[in-house]
Amino acid sequence: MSVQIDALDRKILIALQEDASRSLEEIAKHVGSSKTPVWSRIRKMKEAGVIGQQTVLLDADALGLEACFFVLIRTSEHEAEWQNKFLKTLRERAEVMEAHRLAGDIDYILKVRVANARAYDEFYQALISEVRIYNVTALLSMEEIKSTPLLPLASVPS
Amino acid sequence: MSVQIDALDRKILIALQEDASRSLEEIAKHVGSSKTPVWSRIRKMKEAGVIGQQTVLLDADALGLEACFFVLIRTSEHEAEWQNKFLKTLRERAEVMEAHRLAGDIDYILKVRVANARAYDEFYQALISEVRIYNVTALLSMEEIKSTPLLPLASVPS
DNA sequence: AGTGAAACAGTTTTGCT
DNA sequence: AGCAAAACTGTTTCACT
Repeated sequence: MSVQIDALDRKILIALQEDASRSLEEIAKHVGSSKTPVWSRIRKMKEAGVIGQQTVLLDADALGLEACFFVLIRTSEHEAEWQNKFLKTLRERAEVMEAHRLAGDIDYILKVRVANARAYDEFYQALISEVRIYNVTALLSMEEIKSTPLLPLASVPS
Repeated sequence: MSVQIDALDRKILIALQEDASRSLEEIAKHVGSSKTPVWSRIRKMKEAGVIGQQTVLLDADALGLEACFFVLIRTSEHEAEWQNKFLKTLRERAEVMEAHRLAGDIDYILKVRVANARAYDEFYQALISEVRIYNVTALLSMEEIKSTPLLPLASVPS
């Protein structure tokens, strides 16, 4: 399952992340190789799951999703059943763009994208009605300084 | 600059977010239209900046980026010059995948992706040597429950 | 503004080195 | 493995409705 990624693979991944609409030929030239080897490496990395979904980044504000909250959650419950229900809810809710289980006294952090504060409150009410939560702090984003799905591949020496 | 997005546009955006590798014909069929209108709507939304970068999602763990931190920052400085330098640093650093200015007593939140705790510490040392920061709390992610750049478009009624 | 076809470009396969 | 050509699929443009 785990592929060994070499320097050329990494160059290809960097190029694809930057702009997945470029042609094979352009990418090959950019990474200093040619079509066939680049093509077979991309295919292998897709099969191995290193390369996942191909997508386009959209302008959230232009689409009316103008509010972004980071939600810090503490819970007193740690049974498997509670956790399964909680995780299922997070995965199902499209407003939840990030959800992480944390080390330390805060148990979970979420990033939630919604149209406005009212829509956040609806999400929040739905969440706490589904699972018992001990303490919630919502941090409202005033300004998105940066938001990118692009991994910092240049900083991995390997 | 701002385009009016109608129901068909939104369907196209949802389809593109889900899988930008599909052919125009597949997308047209999926949204109940045909090639030319879908093509011209996509072109217009690209020109308007509603549709941005086309990219591929990669597996961070497989690429050796195994650590993810959320960083809560309080600062005592609020002059323009300090802020410009701070924002510039965040935008330049590829490890910083999210950076938001917040309302409330925490001033900023960052999401930082790095290879390991040592790499995080290097980032942290570099950050505080460049700009004065009053208080920093780093939350370590133990488990990425969800992480998606896909906007919850279905939940915007407009 | 949508349809259908023509022209063009890119991807994917294959056989050769 | 890498290269070059062939076959195929998808994109982009255009004339017509």
